[in-house]
Amino acid sequence: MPDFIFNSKIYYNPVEFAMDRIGGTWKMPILWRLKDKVLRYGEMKKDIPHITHKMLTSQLRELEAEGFVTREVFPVVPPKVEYTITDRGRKAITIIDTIRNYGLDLMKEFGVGAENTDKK
Amino acid sequence: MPDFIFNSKIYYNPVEFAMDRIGGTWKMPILWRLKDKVLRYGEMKKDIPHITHKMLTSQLRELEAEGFVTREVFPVVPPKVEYTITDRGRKAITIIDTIRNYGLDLMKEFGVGAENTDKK
DNA sequence: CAGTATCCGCCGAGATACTG
DNA sequence: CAGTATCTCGGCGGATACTG
Repeated sequence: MPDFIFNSKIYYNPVEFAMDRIGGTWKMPILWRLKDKVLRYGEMKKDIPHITHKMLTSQLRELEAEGFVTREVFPVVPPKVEYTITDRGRKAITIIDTIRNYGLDLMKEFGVGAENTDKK
Repeated sequence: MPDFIFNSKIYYNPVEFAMDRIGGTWKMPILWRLKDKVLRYGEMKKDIPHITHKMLTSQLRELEAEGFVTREVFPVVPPKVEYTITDRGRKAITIIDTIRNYGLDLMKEFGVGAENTDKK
């Protein structure tokens, strides 16, 4: 079986590789927001509940470094920075949508809903 | 999408929920192995490279507890235990397949050696 | 407004030892 | 053969403070 190395990290299968690119707590929520619109940093910050300043910045940096989003800085005062999804990012949206729908199915099966705040 | 709680843990979106069920380093490789055959513990251990005894056991316990696999113990000496995928597990296979193919695409884009991959 | 820089707790995961 | 029980470590992600 095909172990392989990317950026000094060893992977055991393609799923791991994919999840290292678009997984984690915040990358999918971020890409999801950008799927049909350009957003400024502050707009995303307001739009994504619970995300911290540090995580939003670091995750955007990684997504940019790996070509899922582009970052454009406008030299104005106060600063303005816009983030746009790329073609590669758009391909990810397809997968995110699949996983998201699967998650919704599972939630139904497990009897959890958005209104259900009961611990179980 | 509002927050919700399951098993005393808070989730921010359906993707997180799905990934908590079938994510992590080992659950998908395990389910993948069971997709078209019943396997004994030792067979899986041999079949999944790098997995440790502890992780295989604990991940199988979780998958069983959440209905993705069933566990059958045969009261013989030496012990024999068989694991079988359930309908819920089979549904997960669909998603795993999607993510896996996406991972292969990404690997190509990033120029990662993709000669051989997971098994069948 | 957008972005760094620290400090730190938690949890997934590996190594190892022991059991029926 | 299959399964527990500890100990340990690294890294993700949160809290907070400071900057142009």
